[in-house]
Amino acid sequence: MSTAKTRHHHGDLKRALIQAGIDLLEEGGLEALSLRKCAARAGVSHAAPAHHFAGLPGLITAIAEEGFDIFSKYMTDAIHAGEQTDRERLRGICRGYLQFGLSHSGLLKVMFGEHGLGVHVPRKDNREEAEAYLILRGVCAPFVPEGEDPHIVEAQVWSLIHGFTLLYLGGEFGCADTPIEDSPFEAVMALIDRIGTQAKA
Amino acid sequence: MSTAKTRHHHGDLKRALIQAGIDLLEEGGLEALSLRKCAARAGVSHAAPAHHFAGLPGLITAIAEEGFDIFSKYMTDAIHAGEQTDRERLRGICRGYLQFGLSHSGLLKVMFGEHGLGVHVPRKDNREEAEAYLILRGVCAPFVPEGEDPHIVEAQVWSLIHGFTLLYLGGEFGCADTPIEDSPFEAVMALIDRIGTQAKA
DNA sequence: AAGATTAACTTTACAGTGTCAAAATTGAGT
DNA sequence: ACTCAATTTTGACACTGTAAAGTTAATCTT
Repeated sequence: MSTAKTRHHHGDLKRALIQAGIDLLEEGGLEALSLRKCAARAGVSHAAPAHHFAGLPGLITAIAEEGFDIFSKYMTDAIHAGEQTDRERLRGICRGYLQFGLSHSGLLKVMFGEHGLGVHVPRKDNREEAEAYLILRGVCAPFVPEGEDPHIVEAQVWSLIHGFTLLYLGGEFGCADTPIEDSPFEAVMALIDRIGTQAKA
Repeated sequence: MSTAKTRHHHGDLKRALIQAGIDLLEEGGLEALSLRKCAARAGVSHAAPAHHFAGLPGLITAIAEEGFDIFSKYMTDAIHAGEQTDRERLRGICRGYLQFGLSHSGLLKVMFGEHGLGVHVPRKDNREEAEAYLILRGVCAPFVPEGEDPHIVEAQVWSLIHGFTLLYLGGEFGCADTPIEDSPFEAVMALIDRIGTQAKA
């Protein structure tokens, strides 16, 4: 069952197709991703992918799952660097979020975007995405007021960094060229810093 | 120049094509939008749109511009309802942002998303988008500390509501069915309320 | 070991798509 | 009436996803 290793013709076509898809995505963006090109890159006929994925939506879903794995890695890397306070970890996860977006914008779009194909990207009932969310949850936990719903802080942090990342990637802040230091990223981090504190009367 | 009114064959084909595109978008999402279908709806041959738009990307750009007009209307409506405090206006604009997303998710994706076509959606040098941004700026202005860059508050508010709207629309909060009141929207508004206040020592 | 069975892949075909070049039509100006 | 330019159509091409049927190769059964 599952992904066989050395099967009939191609060693592991499913894996090869996903990788080809990721490559195409990172090289030419979403417009460059097609089933037939993936098949060609894997050295296989154009209809072969149909036996491994439910069409193009299926391949994109598989790519998105892979994307969430890489995404998790970016976030864990950002919070595992030496000793950090809870608040440094919170900032770290945000920086990891943005860094992932900068390095893998195509994947991010496939993971969260609609990509015009009416595909339902995996939600939190998906293993990879759930894992990424648990990382966020762990970092947010110290800032959840006792007895309150953790979803509140999580939604605040997630919305803020997700929105910033997408707007920044889209060039909406008019600073796609300027370094992050000069971007509104610090402004967003300043607001993050206020999560879990109390407002002055 | 510009959009002629009663020209040769079709009264105002450009206008008709944009409207057909919006209709297709709201009916069947991004996947349903195609140049040929727009042409058919406008009762015109499949190659006619090429003379009015720079291909599909051009049509999408035009639709996005139209979207920003509607978007602006949602926000102004939300802040023109009776007498409001500055803070109520700030909450109002956020609610308008979300309401627009709920009512016109297809347009929102076209306006900000990548839609897999490598299209550059209009940025702030575009009239319609600039107008929408100025509304945001006006509402944020009272919360900008004296002598500070207004972009800071704007980026905070925009990132927060933009991220929340997209995540909510994507079902990422696992509450696409539950009403807004039970969603994390109030959590995000609570963070919005803290903008422009000082953190307690 | 030999035949049957199933999985992996290919071939062929079809309906859509965007896009281009050339031809035909139409409206307005003179 | 003629000209002319803007507008639209026609026809073609390459590309896409997808479905059905055929082919090959590995595994299973006896």
